[in-house]
Amino acid sequence: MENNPAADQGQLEQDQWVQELLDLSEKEQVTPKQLSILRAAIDVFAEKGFSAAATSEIAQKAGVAEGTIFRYYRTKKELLLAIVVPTMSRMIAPFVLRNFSGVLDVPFESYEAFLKAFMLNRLEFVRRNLKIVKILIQEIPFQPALKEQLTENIFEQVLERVTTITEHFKAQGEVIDAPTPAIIRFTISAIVGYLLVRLLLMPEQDWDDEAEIEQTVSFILHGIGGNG
Amino acid sequence: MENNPAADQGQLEQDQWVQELLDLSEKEQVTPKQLSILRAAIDVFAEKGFSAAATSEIAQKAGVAEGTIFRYYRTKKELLLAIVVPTMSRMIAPFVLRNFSGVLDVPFESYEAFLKAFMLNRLEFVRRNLKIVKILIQEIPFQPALKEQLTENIFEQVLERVTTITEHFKAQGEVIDAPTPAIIRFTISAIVGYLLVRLLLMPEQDWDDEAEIEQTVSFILHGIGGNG
Amino acid sequence: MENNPAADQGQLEQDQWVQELLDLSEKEQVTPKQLSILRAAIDVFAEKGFSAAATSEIAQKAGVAEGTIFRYYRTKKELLLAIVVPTMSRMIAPFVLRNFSGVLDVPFESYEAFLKAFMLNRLEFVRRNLKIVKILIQEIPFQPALKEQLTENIFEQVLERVTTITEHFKAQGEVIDAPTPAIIRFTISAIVGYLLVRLLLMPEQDWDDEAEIEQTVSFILHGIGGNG
Amino acid sequence: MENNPAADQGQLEQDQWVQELLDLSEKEQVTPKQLSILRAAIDVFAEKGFSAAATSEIAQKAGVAEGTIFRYYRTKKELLLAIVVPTMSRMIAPFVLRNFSGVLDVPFESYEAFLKAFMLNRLEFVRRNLKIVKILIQEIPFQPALKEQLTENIFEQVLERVTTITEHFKAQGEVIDAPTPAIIRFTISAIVGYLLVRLLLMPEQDWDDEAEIEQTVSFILHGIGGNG
DNA sequence: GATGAATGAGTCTTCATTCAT
DNA sequence: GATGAATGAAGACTCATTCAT
Repeated sequence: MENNPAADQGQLEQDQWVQELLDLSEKEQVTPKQLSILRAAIDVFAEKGFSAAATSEIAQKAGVAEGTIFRYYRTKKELLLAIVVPTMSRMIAPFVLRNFSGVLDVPFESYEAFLKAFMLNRLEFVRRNLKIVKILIQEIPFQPALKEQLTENIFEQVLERVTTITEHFKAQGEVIDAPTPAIIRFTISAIVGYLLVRLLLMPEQDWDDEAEIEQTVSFILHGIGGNG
Repeated sequence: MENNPAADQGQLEQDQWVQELLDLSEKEQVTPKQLSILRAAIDVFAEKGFSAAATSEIAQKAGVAEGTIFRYYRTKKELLLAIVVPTMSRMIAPFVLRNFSGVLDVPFESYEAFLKAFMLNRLEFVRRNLKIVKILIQEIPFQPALKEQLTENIFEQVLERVTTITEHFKAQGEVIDAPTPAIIRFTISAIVGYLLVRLLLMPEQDWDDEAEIEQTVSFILHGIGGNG
Repeated sequence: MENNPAADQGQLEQDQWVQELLDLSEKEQVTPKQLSILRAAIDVFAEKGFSAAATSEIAQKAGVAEGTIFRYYRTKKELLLAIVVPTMSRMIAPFVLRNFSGVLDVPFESYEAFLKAFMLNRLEFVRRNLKIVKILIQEIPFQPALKEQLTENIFEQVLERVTTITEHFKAQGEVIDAPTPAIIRFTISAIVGYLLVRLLLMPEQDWDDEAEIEQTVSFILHGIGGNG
Repeated sequence: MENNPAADQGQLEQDQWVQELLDLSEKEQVTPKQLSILRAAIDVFAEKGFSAAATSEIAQKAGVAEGTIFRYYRTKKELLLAIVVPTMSRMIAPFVLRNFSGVLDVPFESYEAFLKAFMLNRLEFVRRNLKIVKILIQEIPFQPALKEQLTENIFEQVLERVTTITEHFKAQGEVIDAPTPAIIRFTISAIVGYLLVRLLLMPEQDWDDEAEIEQTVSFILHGIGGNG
C-alpha cells in the first residue's frame, strides 16, 4: 500500500495535468493525498466504469484509508464530478474563452490551417487526458449534471461560436454554401473520428500524426471523390 | 406489474426484432417469459447502465420472479451478452455475410449510390435497435468478450471486406488514390457521426433523412472546401 | 446461531403477544423468520436503544442473515415502527374503540371500581409489552412519525374520551368540581407513576398488586391528607 | 460558525447555569471553549439523542475543532457524563444536602406549604435545565454509570430522607397512616406528572403555575373524590 | 418450469478517536 | 493549547445468485 509518486513514470505527464487541473479549478493548494486519490480514482473509474468502481479499491490504490476519500469528496459521485467537470470545461475551453488556448483566436490565413491547428491541439489535449475523456464519455448518459453541462455549454455556447467561425469562412469563400449545421457535424465527425481511432481503438499502431491530420483535413475540404 | 404486450405499441417494432434476433441466434423457440426478460433487460441496461442495473428491477419489469432470470441466463453478464452479441453480429452482418441484407452485394452503379444506400440501411438498423446499440457502446470497454468480438470481427473481417470494396471503387476512379485506411476511417466517421447526432444527441429534432444523407455523402465525396 | 423457539420460555408470553400483534396488524400469516426478527429487534432495541442497535446484532440474535431483515423491513426505522406503532395503538385502544377491551364500556358502579379495573388492565398490558413500551417511550422524542401518532391519537381522541368519562362521573358527584384537565392529569399521573415504579424502577420487589392498586385508587379519591 | 455568546439571549439563563454547574462540579476555571462545547453538546444530545449525536456536529456548533472536544473529554461518553452527572446531583440536592436550597430545611408550618414550595422549586429547576433533564431521562437506561448514581443516591439517600420527612408529617397527623412508600410514590407521581405535562408535553400552553400547583397539592391532600 | 425467500459478500458512507503540527 | 487531517472499524443497506418447494 505504499505511495511512491516517483515510481509511476508513465503517469508523470498526466499528473502534471491533474495538478494543472486542480490549480485551475480551485486556485488553492491540493494536498498530495488528495492528488493520489484523484489519480487512483481516474484509473479505477476508467478501468471499471463508475458504477463498478469500488471506493475501497480507489482508497487502496491511492494508499489512503477509505474514510479519507470522503473527507475530500462527500460522495463517490462528487469525486466523479470533481474529475470530470473541469476536464469538460477544458475540453470546450477553446470554443468558449477568448485567448485561452489561442487556437481559435489567432487569425488563421486559411480554413485549412485553422483545421490542422485545431486537430493537433485537441489531439494533444485528449492524449493527455485520455482516461478522463473515457470516463466522461462513459458517464455522460447517466449523470444528469454532466448532461446539463453538455447541453448548456456545448449546445449553446460552443455551437454558436463554431457557427460564427464557420460562417466567417463561408463568407470568405473557403467553405461551400451548404447548411452550416451539416458542415459542422461533418467536420467534427472527421476530427473526432480520427481522435477515437488514433487514441482509443488502435492506440498501439504507429501513427504519423502530422501526415494523418493533413490527410484528414484534405478529405474534409476536398472529399474523397475521384476525378469523375 | 402486469405484462401486457399489447399496450406498448412503441416497442412493437423492436419486439419484432427481438424475436427475430432470438430466432436467429438460437433457432429454438423462445418462451414469452424469456422474451419479456430480454425486453426488460434492454430497457434497464440502457437506462441505468449494466453495472447499475439490478436484476430485481429487470425481473419486476418483466413480470417474472427474480429467480426466473437465472433459469435462462446463469449470470447477469450472460444476460447482457445474450442481448448484445447477436446485435453486434447483425450490425456488421452486411460486411460479413453475403446476400444477407444485400446492401453491399448488389452491384451499385456508383460509390455515391452505394454510400447512400448503406447509410440509409444502417440508420434504419440503429433506429430499430437504439437501446441495444447504446448498451453495446457502453459495455464494449468493460467486457472482454465483446472486445474480442470487436477485434475478431470488425478488425479482421469487416476491415478486410471494406478494404476490398474501397479498393474496387478506387480502381474505378470513383475514389481518390489515398491510403485506404484513412479513406475508410474518414467515410465511416462521417456516417457514424450522422447516426450519433441524428439518433442520440438530437433525436427530437425534425430530420429530413434523405436530404441529410445526400448532403453527407456529397461532403464525403467532394468535401466542404470552397472554389479556391 | 440456532433458532430454537421452544427454548426461551421466559418469552413465551410475549411471543404470544407478538403473534397477536401481527395477526391484528396484518391479518396475514407471519413467517417464523419474520417473527424471530421482530423478537430479536425488540430485545436489542430495548437493550441498546434504537440508534445504538446494530442490524447485524439483530440478525445474529434472530438467527437470520442480515439481508433477510431488509426483505421484510426496508429500513431499520421501518422495523422500529413495525414494532412500536401497533403497540401504540393497542396502548390507547381502550380509549378509542368501543367494546374493545371492555374496560371503559362496561357501566361501572362507581368511579372507584372503574379506576381499579383500568389500572389492573393497563398494568397487565404494560407487563406483557414491557420492552416495547420501553422502546416506545425512548423513541417518541426522536421519531416524528410517532410524535404525530401521539398528537393525533392521544391528544385528540384519548383526551376527548377521557374528558367525557371524567365529566360523567363529575355529574354523578363522584368526582369533585375541579378543572377536568387537572383531574385527568392527576389521575393519570398516579396510575402511570405506579406502573413505572412497579415495572421499571423496582420490578424485582415483591408486589401485592391488588393491594397497591386499591391503595393508589384510594389516594386518588381521598388524597393523603390527615384528618386536619 | 461563529460563536457569539451575546446573541442568544434565550439561553442566557441556562448559560449562567452551566457556568454554575461547572464551577460547582470542578471548582476550577472553565475555559470559554469548554463552555461552548458543553452548550453545543447539550443542544445536540437533546435534539438527536446521545447515540445519534455526532461529535463533529457538536464541534461545529461549538465553533471548535473536532479534536478540541477530546482534549477536555476523553470520550463522547465522558462528555455526556460531564453534562449529566452534576445535574443529577443538583436535581436531588434538596434531599441530600442540608441548607443547600433551603427547601426542605426551613421548618414549614404545614405539609401543604412544604409541598407547594417544593413543587415550585423543582419546577424552576427543571425549567432552567430542561435539555439536560431530557438527556438525563433518555440516557439513564443505557448508561450504567447513571443507573448506579440513581440507585446509590435516589434509592438510598433520597428515599431515606423523604421517608423521614413523610413520617414527620405523619406523626403530626398531617398525613394519613398509610404505607410510607405508597405515599411517597403517589406524591412524587403527582408532582412529576405536573412537571412533565407542564414542561415537556404541553409547554406552549399558557400556564398559571401557582394555581396549578395549588390545585395539584389540593388533590394530593384531599383527592378528587366527591362528597359521596 | 417457475418461484421467491434467503443468503452473505460487498457497497458506500459515517464517526469517534488519534496525533503530528 | 488547539487544530484538523487521517484513520479504520462499524454501520445500514443492496444485490446477484441459490435452492427448496
